Amino acid sequence: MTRKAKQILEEIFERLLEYYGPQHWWPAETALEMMVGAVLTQNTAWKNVEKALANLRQEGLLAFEALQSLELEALADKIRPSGYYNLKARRLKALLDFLGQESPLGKIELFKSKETSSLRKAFLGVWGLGPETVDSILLYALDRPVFVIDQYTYRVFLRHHLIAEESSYEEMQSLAMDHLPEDLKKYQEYHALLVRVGKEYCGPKARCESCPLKGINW
DNA sequence: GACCAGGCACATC
DNA sequence: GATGTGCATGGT
Repeated sequence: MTRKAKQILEEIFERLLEYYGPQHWWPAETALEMMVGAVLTQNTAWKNVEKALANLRQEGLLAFEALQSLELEALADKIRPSGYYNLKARRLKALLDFLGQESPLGKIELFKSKETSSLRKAFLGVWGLGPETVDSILLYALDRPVFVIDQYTYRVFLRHHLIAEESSYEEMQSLAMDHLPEDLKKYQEYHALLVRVGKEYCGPKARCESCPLKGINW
């Protein structure tokens, strides 16, 4: 199985990259902006997140100190388009508090010296940040080779019999990371591609017949 | 108007 | 440990 899993994972990646090309995902200006986006996109379409981010950017609020000093209610109001705005405002505040206590003024560069596994644990300790949000932050904001699992990844992996229906987050992540070389750029691209193909072909209205992954371990 | 979207914490059994 | 529920807007 392990040998086969490796081949399937590689073939999925190759086909997606050839079909779609590089995704240039999350072209955020700063690491902080990516972290904010990671929280705002929880169970939410990215289009709505963009509106919320635009609201913040427009007023120069995509900066640590600006966000930190913003009232909870004001923050909630700005991010309203992304949904769950009261909840997410509190989660953002929890994230900012964490960043602030880890390094003065939330200087994210200071995280660069930390080991990935301990950094992951630390972020997971923040209220409102679960495995997917944390791994997205690690992969896209902090440049750590961590494989992100989301609903689309789950569906695609399940469709191609790489996992069981009841698989846990950690199991799916291990499957990917145990069989793929540790490669930051590849992990970033792979996740983006999975989201793309998941949206277009593996969602509620699946279009398996014309899917670029058709035939792989069907 | 129903259904969905790049989750997570918490209550209850 | 498994299962259910609240959180909320905007697009299809």
